[in-house]
Formats: sequence, C-alpha cells, structure tokens
Amino acid sequence: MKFELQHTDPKSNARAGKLTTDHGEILTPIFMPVGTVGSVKAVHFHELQNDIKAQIILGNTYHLYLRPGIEILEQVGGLHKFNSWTGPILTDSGGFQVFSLSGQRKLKEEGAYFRSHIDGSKHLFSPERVIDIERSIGADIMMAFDECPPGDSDYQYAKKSMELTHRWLDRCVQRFNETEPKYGYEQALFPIVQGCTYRDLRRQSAEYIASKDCVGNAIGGLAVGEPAEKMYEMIEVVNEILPTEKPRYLMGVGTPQNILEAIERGVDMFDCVMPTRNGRNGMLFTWNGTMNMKNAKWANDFSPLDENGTSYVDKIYSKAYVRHLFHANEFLALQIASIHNLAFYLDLVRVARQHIMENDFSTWKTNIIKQLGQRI
RNA sequence: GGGUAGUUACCAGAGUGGCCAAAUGGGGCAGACUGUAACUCUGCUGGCUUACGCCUUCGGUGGUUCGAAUCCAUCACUACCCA
Repeated sequence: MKFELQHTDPKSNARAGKLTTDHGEILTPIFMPVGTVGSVKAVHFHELQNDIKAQIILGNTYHLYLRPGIEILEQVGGLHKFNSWTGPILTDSGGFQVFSLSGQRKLKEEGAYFRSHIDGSKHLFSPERVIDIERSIGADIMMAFDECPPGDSDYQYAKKSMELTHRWLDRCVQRFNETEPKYGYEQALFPIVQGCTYRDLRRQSAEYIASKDCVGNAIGGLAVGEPAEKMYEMIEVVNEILPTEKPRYLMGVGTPQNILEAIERGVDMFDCVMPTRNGRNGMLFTWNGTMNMKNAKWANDFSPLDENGTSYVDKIYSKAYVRHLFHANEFLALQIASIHNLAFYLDLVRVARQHIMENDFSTWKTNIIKQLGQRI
C-alpha cells in the first residue's frame, strides 16, 4: 500500500493525495461510508459504486466477530468475498465499542472484556485478538485496538487511557508483524492518536504513533462530546507532528463543516455514521444546509429532492414524495435518504479536492461553510 | 314498533363521585443523532401562560351533590338483535 501526496494548498494544510491498495485507488481527501456489519445500511453496492461513487467502505471488527463470526468469514475467504464489495475495506477495531458499549465492558491491561449486546455472552478483545480478527476479515486497512475515552474525561483519566492505548498499540504492531494476510493481498495497520482534549497528551500521543512508522495514521477520540473548536485545536496540534507524507484519518467525523475544517488542517480520510443514520431519521444534507424531511413544510413541495444533488434520487423524487415515504414508514425513504446523503458527502470531498488542486481551497471553504450550517 | 349496548380530546380507547385537562396506543408537530446496541430516541399535542396558575371540556338539556366524565331524568344520535 502506498500514499502519494499530489498537492498541498499553498494557503492552508489541505492536501490532495492518492492511496493505492490492492483493491483499488482512493483519491483523498475521502469520505468512507460506514458498513458496520458488512453492509452500508439501506444501500446496495450497485448504488454505492455507480451513484455514490464510494471508493472505500468500513466494517467493524466487534460487530462482525459477533455476527456472522470469524469462522464464516474465513470459510468464505474474507469480507470482500462475503459481501461482494470489490473496493478497499477498512475495519474499525472495536475501540469505539469500548466507548459506546461502556456499560457492558470492563477494561483491563490485557484487553477489554465485553458482554455481547446480542446475547449477553462474554468475550475478551485483546490487541492480539483484534489483529487476528482483522486478518480474518481481510480488511485492506486494519485499525489498532484503542480506548476511546469520553470527550469530557479529566486529565488523569485521559493520560492513563492514552498510555494504555500506546501499550496496546505495541502489542498490535507486534502481532501484525508476526502474522500474514490470509487472502493474498496486502493489509495495512493504522495506529490511533488519543489524548482527549489535552494538548500535551495529544502531542505525546502523536509522537508515539508517528514513531511506529505505519503506512497511515489515525486521530481518534474526537467528536465524542467536546466542543468543535477543541476538536479543531487538537487536529492542529496532532497534525504538526504526524508525518505529512502519510495519510491522516480522522475517525468518526463528522458534519460537512467538521470535514472541511479538518481538511483545511491536513486530514485526508473521514468516516461517520451521520449521513446514513441521520438520513434514516429523516435528515438530508445539502450544499444549502440540512433538511428534516419529516417536517410539514414539505407536504406539497413537489420540487426535486435536491436540485444540486449528484445522485439520481435527487432528480427523480420530489421532497413531498420523500416526506410521504417517511411518514408512511416506507423502506424506500431510508434508501433514498441514505443514497442522497452519501452521494452528497462524496461530492463534498470531491469538490474540496478539486479546490485544493486549484489552490483556492480556503476561500471556497469559508464561503461554503456558512451555507452548510443552515437549516432549510 | 320492541329490546340491548353505547356516545370521552384528531382517531381508537381507559376512566364509573373528589387524587381528572382526563391512562394507554395511534396519528400529528418539533427536536436530537459524529470510528452505528439506532427504520432509534426525546419533548409537545383543549385554551391563555416561561412557569405557578387560571379558564373551558367527556353527545344535548335539566337535575342530585360541598363536589359530576362518573349518579338521576329527558332528548338526540350510533351499532346490533327481534318484528
């Protein structure tokens, strides 16, 4: 796997690049749709490839391990074979589940003891185990196992947590180096910067992560309750240290505005459930702001869903019809909203890349970000 | 014509003397959602009010009572059964 930095904006840290994997190229900055259990919810791969033009999708180690289970994935020859997605796949390690399922897990030095949210059964996620599972899933990019502490964690806890993440990283790297890909194509390991909202911890973590000399690096533990300004500040601190010649992945972020701000600060890769989850809950993202499709005001608005949208659903369906589908609780509503939102997110980073190449990213961003924050 | 059951908020439907502006669903109106335990969750849904509170409601009218959605009388309407 290799990353080629193609262009850097002269007035900011925004960059355009190309990440090459055995399953295809990824032009950065990029947004990666989330497919937790091996499926981008409510979206067919046909649409994901042809209409949304996704270049890489996510899977989740914790969820895939519980169901369908590693045995099935190994039998079939990995997640690509199982779900038929032919492009690159990145797997999150389950570190986020350490955070989101905090009521059902216990952290120890050896790893995280989980209770399955499906049947309550007990499982240990150690760094070694997670790497093994990610090998079995066959992700092109495997994330290191980390702890994602809440955004309001105090300094003591943040420090302890970061140090645990670092020790876990050592074990992930060791296991990664001792094992081989199972399906004949290359897999990369990305370590994750932690440190909460504390500048010195973030610096320390970024230095530690950079010292591992992995193919790419990730920034975790952001957009978990802290103010957006803090998040931007932490990105700046971290990106001063993470090597410029390697891709930087900001995990779990975020709103269109968040993404543009992060691109400006030198981030290359993003993922977030927002376009799919919020879409299923009736929220549509557009260049002019967000729309709640359940609102009464769309009842007799027969204009196209999004005049500026790039996906076919934007042109053939009206706002009134999509509102109707949401009210009627039709599956099609979830599909249309998910396709639209993902297409918008991909369009957002595509246009951002274009402006980076044209050297006017910051000017463009400043203008566009106000529009994006509106509510239609 | 006779009998029986019923009439409660937008709908369905509890409530059968004070704890009732009235349970619970549904519908409606809004909000939330950031490495997905999420087609989920939260709030509001008689009027005025930020709130306290006040006012007007339980088919109509009249009564009993300190007090009525709840008891009585009567009228209207609905459903089913018998002729």
